[in-house]
Amino acid sequence: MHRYRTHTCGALRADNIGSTVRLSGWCHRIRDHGGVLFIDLRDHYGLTQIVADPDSPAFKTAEKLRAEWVVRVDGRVRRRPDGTENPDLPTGAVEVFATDIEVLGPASELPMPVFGEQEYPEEIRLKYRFLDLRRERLHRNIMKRGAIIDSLRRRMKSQGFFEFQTPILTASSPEGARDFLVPSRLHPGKFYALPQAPQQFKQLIMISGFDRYFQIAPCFRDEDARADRSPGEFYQLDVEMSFVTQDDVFDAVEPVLRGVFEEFADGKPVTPKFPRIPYGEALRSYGTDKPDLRNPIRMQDVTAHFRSSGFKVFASMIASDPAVEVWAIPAPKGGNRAFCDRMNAWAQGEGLPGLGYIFWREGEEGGAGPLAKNVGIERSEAMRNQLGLTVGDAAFFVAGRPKDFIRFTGPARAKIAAELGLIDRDRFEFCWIVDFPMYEWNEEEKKIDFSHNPFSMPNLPPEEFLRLDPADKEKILGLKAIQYDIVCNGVELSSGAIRNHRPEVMKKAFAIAGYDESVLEQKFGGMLHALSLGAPPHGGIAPGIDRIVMLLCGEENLREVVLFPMNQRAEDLMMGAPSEVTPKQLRELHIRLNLPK
RNA sequence: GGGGGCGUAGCUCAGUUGGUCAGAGCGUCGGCCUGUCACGCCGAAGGUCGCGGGUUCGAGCCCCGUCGCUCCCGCCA
Repeated sequence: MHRYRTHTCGALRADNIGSTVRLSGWCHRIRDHGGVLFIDLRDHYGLTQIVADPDSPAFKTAEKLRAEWVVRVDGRVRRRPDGTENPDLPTGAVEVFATDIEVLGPASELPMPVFGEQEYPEEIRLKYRFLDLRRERLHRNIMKRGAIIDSLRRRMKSQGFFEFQTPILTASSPEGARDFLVPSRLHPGKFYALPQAPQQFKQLIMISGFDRYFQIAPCFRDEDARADRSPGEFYQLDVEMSFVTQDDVFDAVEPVLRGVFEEFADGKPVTPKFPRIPYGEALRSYGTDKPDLRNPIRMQDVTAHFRSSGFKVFASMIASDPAVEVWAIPAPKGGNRAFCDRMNAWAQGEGLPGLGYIFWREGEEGGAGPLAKNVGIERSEAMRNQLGLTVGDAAFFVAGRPKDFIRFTGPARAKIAAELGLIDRDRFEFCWIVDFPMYEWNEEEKKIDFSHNPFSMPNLPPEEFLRLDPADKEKILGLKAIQYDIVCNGVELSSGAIRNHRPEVMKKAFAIAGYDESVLEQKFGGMLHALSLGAPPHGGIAPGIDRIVMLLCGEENLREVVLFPMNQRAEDLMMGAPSEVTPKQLRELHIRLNLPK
């Protein structure tokens, strides 16, 4: 007989009745009835009920056991008495009558229980992560994460992608997030940086002629955490392809994501064909570049209805500034004053002067509310028709320059839909966001900046781009990049682009953003050189693994799908990282500390 | 760096207008219990109400400061 077990705790069935078995595991739950005692023995595979009574030589040991002790149990499998089977357990038809119990690993009093669903403070959960990981939910999430990554790999490989490893110790890169630095012992005063993403490496892999790259890539960024952004490190399904257009990237990646979501979504519907929404349209319809398409509300421009209307506040704003627009947020089923007033109060809490509204009730043509009276029946009806609303519905209105109120309309749309219960949570709604602007105006520094990735190809023929006048601000700010995002349920899952593989276009692109050619040479010299020695057109994308797993596990926080996460202040409470190091270590690295007071 | 929320027993929380308000459930420990699976019953231990200061005859409660956790903004090409 094996030293520790003949079966796992999830294995025994009615077929095993009568056989002598050996199990090892944790004492999940102990129910001591005095004369008879039950132990739910748990391992990775499941639970098996162990029974002991005074006839058993193991009884005395069994009485001493406590929660989470690790034990080896020998016994005979027997059918549970009629009426005591547990249909909730795969092993629920049988139990093991213990003849011998050996304590393999006793446990002192637990800082948090494994059994039960009791919520525990994050700090304790992180410090005793191994206990938390024994709990069913986290254990299941982590296993699901592994299965998802397996599935991603399988799907990528079946499309001819090949997995490459890229360096972890590399060079600090300008632009982007703050780097994690690693001091060099051999080169006093110099530092490696951990890669924020293998961006340049994957492009170099294409330039090296490998054609289809992917990697489950660790990425490191020293930025502050969010619920959906781990501090420090996270993983991407990093992808790059040669000789491709945007459509080719979409055709390669969309089936992978759709497939993995369909596989792990537990039957929840997944968008069959991801719609493509231009960045500008996303802002106008949803108030954000990562719209939650489970929310059916789409905003509309209703400026024309308010121009020269009886609602003087909006009419005079429109008259005084051609940039002023009025947007409507339709609120189906929101047609009552209590709801409208509540939303108005919420808006004021958000720092807006207020949220004008019209709502439509039975037998009240032209709608109700102060705004309706002022614009009049005809305009009110025209708006109701444009918005496709009916009796029982409402619409909210914001006026001003879109760039000033846009950061408010996204949350307003989300709030209204949430309050009205318009969001079907049990589905995965994907879309591509395309046509991102190449540049944006930096108001503080009065200059043109890259809007996103400086390596993206501008969506303009090279000859035309090279002829651009850097002073032609309007044209430059109107330029699109061949850059795209994937958004699912309002979560930005990935970002990608067709890369700028033409050195002269790259130089021009950086020049427009105010970077001297010498700066470009200094910062991206290696890359520029590689592009000038025969670079294929190429592009790619990098879906965030942690966020995919989070969505598929139905979790709201990345820490629920990462094995050993850091807390929000980027500390590992279990390992005690970051930690101080010895003076000797510092000396070898030529580092002297200069700590804040 | 900034803002919001939270902080009462090991855990989850209640605590009214500032006046028996030091409480419940779970857990732990002890006792009883031969069919439970959130076992049950009886009992016990366990709290500087995050910390410091202030107002008051009196503070868990009000005020100021501070620390911790969390969510958000900044940041995240």
